[in-house]
Amino acid sequence: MAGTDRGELGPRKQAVLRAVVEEYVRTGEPVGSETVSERGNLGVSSATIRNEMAALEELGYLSHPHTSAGRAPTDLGYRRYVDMLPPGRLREPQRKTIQEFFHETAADMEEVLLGATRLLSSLTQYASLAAPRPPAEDRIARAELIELGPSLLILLVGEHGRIYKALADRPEDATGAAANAASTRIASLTGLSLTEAAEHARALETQAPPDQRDILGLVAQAVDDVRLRSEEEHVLVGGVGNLATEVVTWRLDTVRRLLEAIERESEMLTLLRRASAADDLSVTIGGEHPSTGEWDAAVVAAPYRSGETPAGSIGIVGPTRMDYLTAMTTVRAVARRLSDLATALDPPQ
Amino acid sequence: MAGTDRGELGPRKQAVLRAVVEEYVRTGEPVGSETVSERGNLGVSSATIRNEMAALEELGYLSHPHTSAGRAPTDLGYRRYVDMLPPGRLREPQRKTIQEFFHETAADMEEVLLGATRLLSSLTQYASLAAPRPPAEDRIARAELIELGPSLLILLVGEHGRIYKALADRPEDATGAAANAASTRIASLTGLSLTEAAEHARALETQAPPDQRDILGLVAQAVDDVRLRSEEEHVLVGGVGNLATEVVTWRLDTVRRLLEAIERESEMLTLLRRASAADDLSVTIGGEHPSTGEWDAAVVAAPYRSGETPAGSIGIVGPTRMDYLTAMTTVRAVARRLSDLATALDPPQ
DNA sequence: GCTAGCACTCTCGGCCATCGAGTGCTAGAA
DNA sequence: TTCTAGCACTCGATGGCCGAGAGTGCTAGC
Repeated sequence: MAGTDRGELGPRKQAVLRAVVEEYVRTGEPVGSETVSERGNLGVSSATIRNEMAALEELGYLSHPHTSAGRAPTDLGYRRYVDMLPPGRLREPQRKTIQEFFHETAADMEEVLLGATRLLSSLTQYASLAAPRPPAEDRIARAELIELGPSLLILLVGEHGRIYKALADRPEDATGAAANAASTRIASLTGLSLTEAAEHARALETQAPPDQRDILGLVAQAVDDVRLRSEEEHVLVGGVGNLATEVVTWRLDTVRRLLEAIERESEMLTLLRRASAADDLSVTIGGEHPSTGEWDAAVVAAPYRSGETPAGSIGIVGPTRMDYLTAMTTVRAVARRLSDLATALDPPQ
Repeated sequence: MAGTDRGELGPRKQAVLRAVVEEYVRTGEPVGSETVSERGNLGVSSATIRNEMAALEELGYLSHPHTSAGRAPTDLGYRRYVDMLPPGRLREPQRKTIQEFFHETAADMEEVLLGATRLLSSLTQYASLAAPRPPAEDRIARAELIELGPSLLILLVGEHGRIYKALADRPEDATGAAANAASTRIASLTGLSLTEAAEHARALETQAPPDQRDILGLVAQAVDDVRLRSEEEHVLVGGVGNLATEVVTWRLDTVRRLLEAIERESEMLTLLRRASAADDLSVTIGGEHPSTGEWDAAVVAAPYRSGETPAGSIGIVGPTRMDYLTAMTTVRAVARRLSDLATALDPPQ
């Protein structure tokens, strides 16, 4: 008699939990047994539902603001709900919007990614985030040293067209000739990953003739800076306005903390990267992670791949009271299209 | 007996207006005549203040939520207040923070600018915006065509190290040789402004031998895209979290619209560019501009210059109920330091 | 021209009664 | 057993009422 669920929940309890979550998400008001028995299409009376709801509360899936109120899902309840959710189908208009977006899209992945966050946020009405490929894995396709007036520009081009740059003051003794020679030397960074390049640049510095040592030291420093900096930065964001809507029942203070975290980027990166570990979708709900707990937020993220190798991730942030089905379906669809694109764009091996 | 003001306000009316604004900004509560006579250091009784306040209301500088409440400044009142404000002095700790920031700062202006927005927002507790030099005025220091797998990267480097790039699919017939030749040709874009470069690239296309025409067409297209795109984009933002604080009495909906406008960037750019027209500071308060009116917001912005030529602008957005004195002083100080830096960084003419 | 005094207005907070949604429990039906 | 009908009970929300207090505008007098 174990039923078809995973875990220990009977099928009717599942149905009740599902009804409560969906109704609560729709209205934002605690849900009563009457409502569930009416809308839930279970053939039982409200009294029976009451018993089930009491049991679900006991199990930690529902909570009670006060005696005479209905029930709302807990974070654990949402989790349970999400885990038992069958994969949804995208609605036609949304499918179309996504298709159109990817149809007219350009060749620059980073640009596409930014557009994709806006697409996602307008489709879901939540804020959207994306993390491009981790720069540490990027290979250098071109390395140059450019003289700009009193400065030197160290310019690295990743194999997918991403640019890494650093400006530095030109050392006193960096004559045109030395700069030229150094420029030739750093061409040897081509083909290396950023991490390898940082090492190699240090090696170049120590092996260089004295008149180029200063300048190559600068380069080494710059490559290292670039590597560190771009490791932390670069979360693309869209639709943050959606964090401040009536639908969201957040306190002003919560919105503030969330906006600040988005600006800091690193926390968001952590949450997005969880998706890369996951096969498909990763859903983080409220207290399941310190960050989301602090914001009463949920993050739905998915990785996208180039061929088989993970290339980045994209997702949304919204309140724990979120339309998970739509969110998951939409994020999944967009991530899938991004994978297609990334695969097509990648140099054939 | 005209007094020392500009316009028609008597000196005591000025003092009353000033006291009301400052008290209202401090507390957020409508200010009563009693309070003004106590804190305003005018040697007159509250009854006299009442008369003055009634007159100021008549003139449109103050407003009355209801009979038994005190008074709050109108947008016009703030404007008046700002116009009669003597230039303030920066407090020592803030002066120091600014100095430290500019002391340890790097050579990359764009990076500095982003840092400066964070600095400004943490000093003022409002959100901060900056617009770098308009790309139309940037001159190309280097133009390159780089082959990346199946794509072509068109890369332009501005004279101050700013990067403009566009990725395109490589045309079928773009052989390595043709690409190389084209690459040599586009080197002739060096020294031109983006606008001129767009024209010149078109000219190159028509004059090119047939085997390079496709590829140069792409380049022309790319340069044009880059010019248009970077014209609109690129407002740097810091401290948006400050838009959602208790201090700000905005409705959620207002915060939303403001965040959306920040994401769109163009409106913000318009507001920031007003500063470039102004000599020193530009203050836009509420209804004075459609955008700020819609958000109940005020924008305080200042241009910064390289030598004598305007290079960009920086400023803050906050509620109309803003500490204008501190805001103006701080923005002015940061803009001045930016000017120094931009001037020092610029290639000597 | 300023001020003291005063009547008047209007919001805000507290209090209370009422209402109603929703519960938990029990007894009886299937 | 398992479900349901019925019912007493709880507790927040709503709305009316009242008094307190802040602030005004006006007037008469210095």
